[in-house]
Amino acid sequence: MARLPVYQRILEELLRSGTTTVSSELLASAAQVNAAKVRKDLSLLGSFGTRGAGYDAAFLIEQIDRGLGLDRIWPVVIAGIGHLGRALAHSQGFAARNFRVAALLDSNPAIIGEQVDGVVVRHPDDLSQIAGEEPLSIGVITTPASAAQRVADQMVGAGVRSILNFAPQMLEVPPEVLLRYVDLSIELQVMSFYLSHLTGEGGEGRMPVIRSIGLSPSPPE
Amino acid sequence: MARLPVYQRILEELLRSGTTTVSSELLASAAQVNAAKVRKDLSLLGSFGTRGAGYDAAFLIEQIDRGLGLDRIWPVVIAGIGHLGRALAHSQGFAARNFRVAALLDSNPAIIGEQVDGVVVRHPDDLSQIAGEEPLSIGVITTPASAAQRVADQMVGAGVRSILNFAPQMLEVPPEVLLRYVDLSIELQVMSFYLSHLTGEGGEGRMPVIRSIGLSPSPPE
DNA sequence: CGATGTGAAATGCTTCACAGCA
DNA sequence: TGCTGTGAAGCATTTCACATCG
Repeated sequence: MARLPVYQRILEELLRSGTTTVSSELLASAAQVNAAKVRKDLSLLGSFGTRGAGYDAAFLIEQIDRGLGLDRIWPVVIAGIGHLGRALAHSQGFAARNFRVAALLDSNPAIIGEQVDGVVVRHPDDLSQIAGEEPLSIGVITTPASAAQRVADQMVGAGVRSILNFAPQMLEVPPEVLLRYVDLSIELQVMSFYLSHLTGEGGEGRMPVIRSIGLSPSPPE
Repeated sequence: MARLPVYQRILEELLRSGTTTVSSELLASAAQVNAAKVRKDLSLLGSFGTRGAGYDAAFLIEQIDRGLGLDRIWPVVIAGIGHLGRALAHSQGFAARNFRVAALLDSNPAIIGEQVDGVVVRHPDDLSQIAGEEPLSIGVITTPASAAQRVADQMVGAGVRSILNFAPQMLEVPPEVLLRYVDLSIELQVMSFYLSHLTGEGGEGRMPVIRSIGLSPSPPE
């Protein structure tokens, strides 16, 4: 299931290059996985392929979006309007996947009132008021670690049901709130592991394959 | 193995709060995994625990660092000094894990020459010259998609052995170069999946657990 | 005693191989 | 004939359960 976004990125690139139909073989080689895996993955969502021909790329993207719950708009609130917060607010990937930046928060008076991508930055203390104006589904925390727990509490109080935390800080939230962590240095750490073992002692043992790169080991429920 | 960075973050937080010794049980509940899994994971690196007592947190961090290849300094070059590039350059997580920002690149004349965190921004065309001044192990691409392939080529030409790509663009690199993709919206997509299934039709089937959040399905070799 | 380290069982995921359909 | 969709086999990871040691 975590591979679905990978397929999507490939499908979109294929669409841009004019390809309209794609085989599991082609998708697999682009994603560097087994073709049977692609078919199994896609078959979990339904039967969208045409035997003998392959899959219709545009239709498949739609179906994957539906499977991922991306066939509706998710209002996102971002707390911490530093470089990372701005990068996320601008991100094409957000807009393209139906994530709408509904609110921006920062406690720095110098930033409050500033417009980023057409959205005015407000103070976290206004959160409950903002939530009254429009529903907020997902909270993204890009504040310093010291501010993370407080803003998480405020988000929960405002009815946010899931939080994505980029701050290097473990958070406490009620069990019904979905919480995931992202650490931008994790991929580098994985690279470090590979690099040191590739160039290092050389072929003394089996090299484990690292698939996941998340900080979020916990399934909800 | 992808869980090791998670343990580390928890261990560091425990250290800061004054804890010096930790049991697999405690680590497991913090990481929300099984205690046996923690012990298995750690035993792959060696036998660092004391039976009856647990693990020494500081010593364990050291050993995990060693296992991940983080016991040496990795020089990193970042291409694309927008918000994301700056966020990464400033990132505490980089410095804390021995990643040193050795060079910053951008093709925008308005940015070239600017100092970010004590490092001067230079033009990507200078890469081979920069590589002559100091070795570059890891390249990070945070440029727009249209510039990504070109700068990747230049990095490879300059001897960079692994590339982390944040640009929404599939890249071609020689097989000996380690390439991984990061998409900042992937975690949001996972959340979207959970949210729509939690609030949606309600308990008609088993909910798959999504562990990995990477765009990098390919092991090297 | 309490917690680690580890064979062995259980579970889940991946791959194979082929039936079935356009 | 070509490629999907899927049972069944194969492989890897996770969990259990307990011997072992400080």
